[in-house]
Amino acid sequence: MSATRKKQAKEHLESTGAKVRAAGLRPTRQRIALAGLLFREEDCHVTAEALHEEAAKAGVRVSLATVYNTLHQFTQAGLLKEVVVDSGRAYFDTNIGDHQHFYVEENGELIDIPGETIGVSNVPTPPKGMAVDRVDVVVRIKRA
Amino acid sequence: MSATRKKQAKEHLESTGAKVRAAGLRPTRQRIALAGLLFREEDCHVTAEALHEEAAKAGVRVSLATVYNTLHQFTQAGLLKEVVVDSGRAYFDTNIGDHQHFYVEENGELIDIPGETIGVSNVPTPPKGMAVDRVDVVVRIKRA
DNA sequence: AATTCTCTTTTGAATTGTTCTAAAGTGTTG
DNA sequence: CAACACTTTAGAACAATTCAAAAGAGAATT
Repeated sequence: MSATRKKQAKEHLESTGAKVRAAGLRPTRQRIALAGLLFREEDCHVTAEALHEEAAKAGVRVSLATVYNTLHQFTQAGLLKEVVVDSGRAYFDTNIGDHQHFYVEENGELIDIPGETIGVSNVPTPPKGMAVDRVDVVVRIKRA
Repeated sequence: MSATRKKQAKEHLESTGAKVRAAGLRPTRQRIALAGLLFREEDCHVTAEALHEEAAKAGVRVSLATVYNTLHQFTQAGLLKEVVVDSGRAYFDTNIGDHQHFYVEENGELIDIPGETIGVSNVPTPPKGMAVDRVDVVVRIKRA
């Protein structure tokens, strides 16, 4: 690794710590490491298991329970968004802006679709006493 | 129960048997009973557990495994559609036409939105070699 | 109606994904 | 560095779903 890259990596972890702190969470070793993995690139989609493995590969020892805790805390803090595409496992997305997804059923891969792309019109008024929380669009794709 | 209602109920079960048979499935006691519960009214949304309980209440003895089997067989046969709104349990919908849903996160209730209502425009082209399978829109609602 | 064949159902165990619990560990503050 | 509150951990517990092997039941044939 070059000196520049090493510096970048260090800065990344520092900003990561700040992010965790800004979310009102104690910047523990585990949270910083996980945030480091999650936010090192844009539009990262993970499941708890996947992040747990990724951490293991990166040499970070974190328990699966902590991964679950952290994903939920980050989601509550607005650092992540949960994406529901599979009735079986939960996905989390580092892109917290308004956007939608392609979902490859075959291998469980998620691909972002920028928020301005898809247009959703005429969403009906919810039943009395209810309000729209959010509108999710999932474009399920398969091998042609 | 009036004579007319009794007759209607009988006709319903008969058409139900035909439906099962038409799907290429043997019209067994269990499948006919479950189909009877599912298709007695339009736009029915169920989870496996819920249907299992409903069957029990209706005095039909069916194992949970059979409920799962049947729901999947019906779905494969095109009699049902799976709706993914919760990463934790699977919902099935008797409305197999093109339509969307309100989902009340609070209590897990599903409400149909007719297919012509919501408009989805500019769905981007899937990655090379992939084709759109279907586009799902879920309007998550909560107490105002 | 009895026989045979194949498909179904059942029960209970097994799996998978996730949450809980109690004990040990670690940031933070004075 | 002592004290406290918050975190992490390992493993048990849980919930939804699937699996496997044996028993049961339609369908076709006699």
